[in-house]
Amino acid sequence: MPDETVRLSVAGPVSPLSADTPPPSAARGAGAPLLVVPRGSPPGPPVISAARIGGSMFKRLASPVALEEEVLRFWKEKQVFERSLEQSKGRPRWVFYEGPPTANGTPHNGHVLTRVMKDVFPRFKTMQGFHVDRKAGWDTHGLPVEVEVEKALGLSGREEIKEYGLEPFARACVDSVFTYVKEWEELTTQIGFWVDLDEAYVTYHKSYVESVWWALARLHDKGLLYQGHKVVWWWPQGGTALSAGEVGLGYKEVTDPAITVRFRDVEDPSVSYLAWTTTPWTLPSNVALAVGDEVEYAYCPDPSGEGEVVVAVALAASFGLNPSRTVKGRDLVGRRYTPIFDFGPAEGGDAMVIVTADHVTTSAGTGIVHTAPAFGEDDMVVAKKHGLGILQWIDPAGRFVPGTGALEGQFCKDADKGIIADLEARGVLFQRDSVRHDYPFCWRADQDPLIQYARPGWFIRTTSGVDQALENNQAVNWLPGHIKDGRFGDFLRNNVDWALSRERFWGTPLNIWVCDDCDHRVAPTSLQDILDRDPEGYDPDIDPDLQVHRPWVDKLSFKCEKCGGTMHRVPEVIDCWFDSGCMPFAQHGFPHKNQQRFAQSFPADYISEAVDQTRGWFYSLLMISTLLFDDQTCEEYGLDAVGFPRPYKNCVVLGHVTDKNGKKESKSKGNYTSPNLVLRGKAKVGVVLDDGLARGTMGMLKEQLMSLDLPKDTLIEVSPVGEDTGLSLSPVRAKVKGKEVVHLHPDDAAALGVGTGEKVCFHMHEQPPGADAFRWLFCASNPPWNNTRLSLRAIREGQREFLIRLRNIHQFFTIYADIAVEKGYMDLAAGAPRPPAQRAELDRWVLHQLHATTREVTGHLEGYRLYEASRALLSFVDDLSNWYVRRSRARFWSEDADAQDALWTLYEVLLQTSLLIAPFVPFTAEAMYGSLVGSDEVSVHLAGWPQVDEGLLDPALAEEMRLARAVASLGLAARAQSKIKVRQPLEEATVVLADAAGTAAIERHAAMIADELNVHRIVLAQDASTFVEYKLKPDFKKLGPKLGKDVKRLAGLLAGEDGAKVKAALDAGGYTVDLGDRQVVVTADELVVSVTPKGEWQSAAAPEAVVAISATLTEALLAEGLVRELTNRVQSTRKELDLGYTQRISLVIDSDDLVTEALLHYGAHLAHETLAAEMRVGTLPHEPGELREWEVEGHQVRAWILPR
RNA sequence: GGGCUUGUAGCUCAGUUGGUUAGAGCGCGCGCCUGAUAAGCGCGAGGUCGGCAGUUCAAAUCUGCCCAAGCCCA
Repeated sequence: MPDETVRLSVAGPVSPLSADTPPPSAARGAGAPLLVVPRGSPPGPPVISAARIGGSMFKRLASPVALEEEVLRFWKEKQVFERSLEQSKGRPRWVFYEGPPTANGTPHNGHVLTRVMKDVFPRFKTMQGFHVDRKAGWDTHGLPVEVEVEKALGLSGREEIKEYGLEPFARACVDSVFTYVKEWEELTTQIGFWVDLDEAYVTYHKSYVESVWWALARLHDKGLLYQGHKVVWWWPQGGTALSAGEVGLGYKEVTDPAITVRFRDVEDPSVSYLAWTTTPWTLPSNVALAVGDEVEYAYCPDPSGEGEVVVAVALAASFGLNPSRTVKGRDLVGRRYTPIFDFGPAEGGDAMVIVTADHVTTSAGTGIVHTAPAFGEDDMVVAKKHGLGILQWIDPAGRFVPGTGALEGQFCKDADKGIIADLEARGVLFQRDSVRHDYPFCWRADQDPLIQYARPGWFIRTTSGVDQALENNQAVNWLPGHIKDGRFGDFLRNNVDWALSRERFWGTPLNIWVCDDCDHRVAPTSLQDILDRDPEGYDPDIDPDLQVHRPWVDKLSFKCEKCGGTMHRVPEVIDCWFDSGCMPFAQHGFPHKNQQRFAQSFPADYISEAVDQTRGWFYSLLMISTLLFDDQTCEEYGLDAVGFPRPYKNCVVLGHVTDKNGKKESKSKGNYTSPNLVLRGKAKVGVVLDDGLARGTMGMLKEQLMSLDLPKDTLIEVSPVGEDTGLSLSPVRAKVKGKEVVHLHPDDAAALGVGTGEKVCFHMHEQPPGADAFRWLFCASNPPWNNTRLSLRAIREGQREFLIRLRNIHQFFTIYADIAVEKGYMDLAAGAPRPPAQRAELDRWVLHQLHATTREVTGHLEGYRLYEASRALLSFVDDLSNWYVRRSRARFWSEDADAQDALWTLYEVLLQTSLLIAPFVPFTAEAMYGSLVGSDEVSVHLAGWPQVDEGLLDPALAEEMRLARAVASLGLAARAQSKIKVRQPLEEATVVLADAAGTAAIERHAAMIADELNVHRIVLAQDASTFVEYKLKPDFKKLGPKLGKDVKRLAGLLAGEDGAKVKAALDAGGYTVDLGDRQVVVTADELVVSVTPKGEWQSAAAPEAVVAISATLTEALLAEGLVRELTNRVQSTRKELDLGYTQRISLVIDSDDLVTEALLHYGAHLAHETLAAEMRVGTLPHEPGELREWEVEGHQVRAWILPR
């Protein structure tokens, strides 16, 4: 690294590690960090550089966008992220895994949430002194990629892809996976997510694929891979399976036949079991009938006149049947029936038998379910469970295969009619009906129905690892906790074997090679492993990343080690969830390389994704690591046994981001707030010409307009993409169709040089909230596992109450600190003149709050409770602004020791606050920290996490202050009642406390309360009964268990008693109550005393106190109030004239006798407040100066002001 | 249809192992303050704690049933 001047001295210990973390030995070793910054913060002298930024000592904070751009530039130029990693080398690791997103779609607000969650905790842990690697990753395989490419190339279905050529297709997939990578990287940067994009792992890269191959080979060698059948939604015409998402796109309402047929019992042919189906073409492939174990079935006389039929009792009536006797479903199990079609025996197991199944219901049909495992997922589950065979008389093209008699060659759906006629002719048909229901069709060819169809495929025997997976799950710290035994635990308990293979092209090839001759199988773990077998067809010129994909890998073949035959790879690729589940080791290429890096980063301390990953990434990670990294494997690979949990210890499960009404965001509905709008106030939208619009307007959906949250009559600047200027248009409602589209008048569009289908950029005139405000919404608006309602309005609200308030406090500080530094009574290099113990109570109070908050925030972050941590910060900023700064304002004006204390206290508090907020709002924190430390060479993110200074905690003081604030609040309520404005001083406020224990506290803070209430005196009532009545209630928590239901009687008795009398008795030792059957003595601590005001006082009451205000206005008070009014006028004038904060003035006031008299008494106050170095009452001078004329409380006042 | 989760003020959330005026912030209304000023502050109104039943001296809190919403799965 280049040598740079170290301009800072060091304060405090360099290592910030908390007590429970062993301090790293190498913290100060070779390669000491270039940016040496203070660890922790006050107490201890802050670190000041000789140079200051800009004209003033303390740099002001820029507007959000400017500030964030500045900070981003700073991070980049000074390589702050890289240095944070460099600086922490050798320290204990805290491991984070990035769940790979796919970059072939644009990032949306949900991704902002996950990126924020993935950033806050790594930053926190880094500040705590851990080394936190943050390797990015991209998910690049799978059907969505293929679908995008098919769309782009205008292809449809497997055959067209093959015709197009697998090689160019695969290359097109590679090109497609990073379509939006620029948008992703921009968003990642702008939101402040620190992640190493340069070192990102990519799931299609050779090294990654080979790790996945290794994992599969291990599973294969353990005997956990097997071939079986999986039922998929199949598109016969296209010859391909469709994903759930695609199936969901193609549902249509159609009418299908619904028939009920007879299955005759083998032993007693007079008995028929009735089954119902809407897919008659599956009947030839029937292998079983399923009944419910506990369901009651009825034998009923067959209306045809012969024998009996069996249906569920609950459904007999719907067929007009009268039960003659009933049995339980389990009594029918094992009965055999005659097949209604007999084209051949079932393969691989039993058939034509009654079994039980969980999915049987009596809500429709007959309660006896026709089971054809080849054509139904539930059916397949039942078949596997009961060892049934399979009949599949339909080929992949959807036609009946040879050997099916008259049906041969017919398309399955077309065969229904003939089948029904045949069944009717043979007396098998019991009832014929039709049903109107939703049925899926291919979304690309909407005349083509989909069918459920069993395809041969490869499975992982996860069911054999379920017990370990469950145990593993128990060791994971899930947030929220219910995921463990709820959603995730349930999913594990209902585990079925993982259907691993996909009959597709762009995915990790399944690395199982089969001998053509002897069926010998091997699973090579790398390309080299294959090459070592001396394969044919290897082309060394192919890019290695492509070489490990179809079709190149399929060109390879090698000799069987057993029989000398030729071995080929099986044709399938694997489920891309398996890819991402391998990321803990595959991201490092383990075990082929980086064994050490893997060992150091397994398992992860922390991962976080949205709840939809429960069955996705969370599952694939946990299951793969459960199966793979048992003690034996660890030993074999020289790893320490990791045990459970693996591969993650803490998992924060996030909710979804919705619009402001809790509805899913949808670009076509318009209720979508683009991240760019929040971050930069810009958004790209498509254009549709609309001559129905007025010129100068822009048509948008109502939802779009609302999501912009514009003030009335706001214009939006619209420009061609990439330019900053264009037209100012007025947004109006229009019927807009399409995603992120607006309507423009053709003339306006022409002026912008765009046509339909092209894009424009619009710019908000208002300042956009920016990244920190965006982040803060996700931190502070609700716990992250609840859905977050996103809107510009919500973001701005959060920004106001936290970021803007904080910025104002900082701004306030800089005003006075600059003056103090300039005048030389604040010397940052010298440190605070007095330690906190010698400062005012208010200072000690705010320092207590600071350190109590530090403790709270630290604890919550360590427990991954982001929301609670954020609320603690919010509440502290409120205390700081609303009480400390407000109550201290006057102090900052002076130059005495107390003023210095105030400045120093605020400085120390702000400095530590900038550290505390750094993980949450890294930009604001950085700017504030830089401003306070006074250097553009330091980063808050390289500083240590603040320690709690136990010596500054003072819970007793905090409690006193709480009471004082409560009393002040009551006083203000009383004043409000009196309708006398606060600027008018009053004589006194009388305080009555319910509990005398607070007396000392109020006495100590009387001056502050008096000032807050603008009264001359606080009086603690001696004879309280003049003002209040005491009320007594049982302390239910204490007396409830003691008295049982008599507490209610006691409460009643106490309510009727004279409170003062009871109180006297209590003070004397105990109060005796007569409960009728017994007498009970209750003591003071078993009763709760409250006070209520008596009479017509201007007072306000809470249970713990009553405050009364004396509303009598004497002449003296009125005179004082008059001068306060004048002060107010003069100050406004100063501001109008834009006078400097320390600018002295000369002031002459001319008015009537009363005002003159008031000024004689209270003029000094006016002069002091307004910095009037010279003040006179009388005729105004004729010299040039500012002349003002006011009416003040009915008095005419003329004033002359001259800055000096 | 099944599973999980959530229902407390207009909104977002607190609510201690069950304890008697159910809290906070925002928003709203009224007012204040004015050298933090495209800021700041106070007061106030606003609640059948989703519904019903039960346990208990006492239920927002525990139990059961029901209703609604969200997510996942079918």
